[in-house]
Amino acid sequence: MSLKYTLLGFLNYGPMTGYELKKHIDNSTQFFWHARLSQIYPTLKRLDEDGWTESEVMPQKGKPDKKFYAITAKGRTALLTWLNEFPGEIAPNKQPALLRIFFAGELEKESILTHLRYQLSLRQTQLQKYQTVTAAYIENVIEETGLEREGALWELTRQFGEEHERMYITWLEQAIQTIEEKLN
Amino acid sequence: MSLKYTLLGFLNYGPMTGYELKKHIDNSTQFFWHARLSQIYPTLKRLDEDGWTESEVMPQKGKPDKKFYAITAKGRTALLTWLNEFPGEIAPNKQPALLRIFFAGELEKESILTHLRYQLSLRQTQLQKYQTVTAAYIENVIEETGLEREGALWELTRQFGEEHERMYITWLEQAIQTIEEKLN
DNA sequence: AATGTTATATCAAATATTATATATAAATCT
DNA sequence: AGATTTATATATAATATTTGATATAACATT
Repeated sequence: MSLKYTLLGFLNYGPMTGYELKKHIDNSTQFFWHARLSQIYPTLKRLDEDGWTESEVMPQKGKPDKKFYAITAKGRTALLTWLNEFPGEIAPNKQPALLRIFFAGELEKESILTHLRYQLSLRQTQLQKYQTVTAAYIENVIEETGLEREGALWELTRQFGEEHERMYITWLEQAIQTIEEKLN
Repeated sequence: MSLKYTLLGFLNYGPMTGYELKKHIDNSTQFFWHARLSQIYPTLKRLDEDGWTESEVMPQKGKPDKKFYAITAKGRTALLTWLNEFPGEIAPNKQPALLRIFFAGELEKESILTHLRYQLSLRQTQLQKYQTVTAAYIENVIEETGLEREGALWELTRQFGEEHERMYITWLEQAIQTIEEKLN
């Protein structure tokens, strides 16, 4: 599974705690790879066991101690190996929203339309987010870290998100029209 | 989870075995909801336990007995309830291919390009499939079953697949160009 | 003053998913 | 004739993921 590599990927930029990793995920890879803290912490433990990371505890007062994870040479090799793999097939992908539409024959026309219009609003919100929050975040991190090369790639994935939402919106609009006109 | 509802959705068209359900999934919902037989069989068992289906064994010679599952009134209600739900948020979605690109900064330019070109070929193949095999399959089922209304919805999800691949291809082409021109 | 949020991590339980092995015989391909 | 695929289902183990509870104190908000 790829959570290990997601974490390694971030740790490759520098040592971090699980909590910080969660923040990074939420700000960037979230839309193509997300995870809860309750999954991140055990996975970090396994990274340590594999020798892909080494961790160091920093005592704190008032809060639980921080635990910084740092990538090892072995970890960097593992990351590289993964990056170089060619997945033989398109990864399957689950979209409950499409599933509902697929089986929506049991619903009345107006009900289907209400659902589609609601989906449309969700997607419009998401598009905005990619264009504002996500775009600003990436620019910011590039400025702060100077990772221009990496930043170009982050920006490409953000653009994917944007194009994905545009496509989704167009499709929903057409679907709404089709159903209004052709469904009984 | 939605596998229960996927199975219910198909069983709502008529009684079927797990094996047949798998075929239907592979031919239609696969790209937004897939499952292995090893997941389908236990899930069917749970549908029975929930009283959402009832099953009947049909003895066979030479092959394992068939077990037909039929949706119950209770099951139909559960399906309807699910269809009427409004998911408060966009379902998160995992795309290892984008994850690799996000972290590809460690690779050399040519290596990144090779990966993107490979992705492009996978997506082109997939687009073709939606346009030929999937389109033909849907038409066929509509003809055989006369489910015109349902068919219109199936066709919409197929079109989603098509548009999705088009978008993906365009994005990959642009990404390749950007990297060729701007990445060191 | 009371409540909520942020920061930080652990653990247990429940659910979902994948991988793999087993069984049998007809039908189809080489 | 021999090998593979198709049809059909079960079972076990291993992984992955989600949910929810627990702990503590600073800081922010109402």
